Amino acid sequence: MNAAIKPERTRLSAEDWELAALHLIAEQGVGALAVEALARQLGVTKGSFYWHFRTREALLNASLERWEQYGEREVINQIEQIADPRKRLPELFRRVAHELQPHRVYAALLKALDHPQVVPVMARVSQRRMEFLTTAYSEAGLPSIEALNRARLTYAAYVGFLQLNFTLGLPRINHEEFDAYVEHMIATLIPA
Amino acid sequence: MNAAIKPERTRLSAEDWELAALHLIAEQGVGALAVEALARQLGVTKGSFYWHFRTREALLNASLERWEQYGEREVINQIEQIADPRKRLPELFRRVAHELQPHRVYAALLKALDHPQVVPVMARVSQRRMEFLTTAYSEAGLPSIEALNRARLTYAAYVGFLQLNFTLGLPRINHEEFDAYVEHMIATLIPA
DNA sequence: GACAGTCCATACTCATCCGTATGGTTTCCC
DNA sequence: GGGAAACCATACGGATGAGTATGGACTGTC
Repeated sequence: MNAAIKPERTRLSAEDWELAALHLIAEQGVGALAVEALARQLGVTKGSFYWHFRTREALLNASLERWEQYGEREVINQIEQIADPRKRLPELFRRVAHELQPHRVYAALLKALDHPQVVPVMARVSQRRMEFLTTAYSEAGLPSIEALNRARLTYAAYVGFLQLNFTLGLPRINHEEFDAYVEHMIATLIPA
Repeated sequence: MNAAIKPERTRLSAEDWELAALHLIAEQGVGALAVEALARQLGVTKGSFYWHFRTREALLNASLERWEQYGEREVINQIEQIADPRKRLPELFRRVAHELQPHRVYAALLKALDHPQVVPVMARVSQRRMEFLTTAYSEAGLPSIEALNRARLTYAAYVGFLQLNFTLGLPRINHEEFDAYVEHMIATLIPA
């Protein structure tokens, strides 16, 4: 009935399954990742799946690993190109704020932290980002302890914002109000 | 304190089930809330459960409602007793920071936001707390727009911290380091 | 154009868990 | 102390979803 997604008769690869899994996770959360449902969505049956993966758990792990490898890095790499350390943080804030789309998987994983498989992945990703933030604050002039604490505060604010606004739809913040909020964050968190 | 495992032969009430459910949620998350498992833990069988509740969903709703009704308020009420508005926020920060135990259910619900039943509850609770924070910042001297944004930032930082430290066990922060972090938050977020 | 390897469909089994049916046991109360 | 209500045990039905077995269909290659 709803096979309108893919009328193509292409055969599938493991990568196709992983990408579809990530897409489904971003849309409906980790809990919705079921092999028969995913197979329907791809226009095939379980027989295909169990050729590519040994188990459902294997698919989830592979998908998370793929996301961890390719899904990020970009922002960090771009920011590191900026010469003046004091301009990096505001730029980082604004860029992250306006490219919330890639953060949907992160948000979905955030609200699926009761699944034990995602915890180590999220721990690694968060740890890396925290370290990046810490050195950024250091280079912006904060003494090391201050830099670490400010990084903690900043990253917590980022995570919390995703939770409160993506999943919880608190009084849906609009565009210019959101921009004002970002500028408020910059003024409050980044040392002049 | 916490309701320990009970070998007592006392009969159960609906309240017993709700409290046990909340306890289990705090320990293992919403996903682990199964009626047979809970019955085993209480030393009875499903027959008992389905006398008190029509369905599993009903138990979850009742437990969440109980938590929403009785589980909070206290902190807010205590803080409102403080006469000087400028002393309320630091006191709130320190108190919340050192009473993280009651926040375990909140943290558990935070990482279970893919279950549709918890979303409205969390939305209501978060909304109330946000409003409390906003007026607190207002009374501390911030203009209204600033107060709202600062409240958003603060509450996001709170939520994010719970996620990063409770569930994700990022480099387990120790006591005096945590105190330093709290003071850093106070210095950064609360206007002098 | 046959053959081997790749990919998929069909048809099962098996475990889990919600919910029901029904009868038994405890407790309260007159 | 006996009946009614509250509480619980046991046994079942039914849905869901993971995983298996096996045969068929496609694709490249010699």
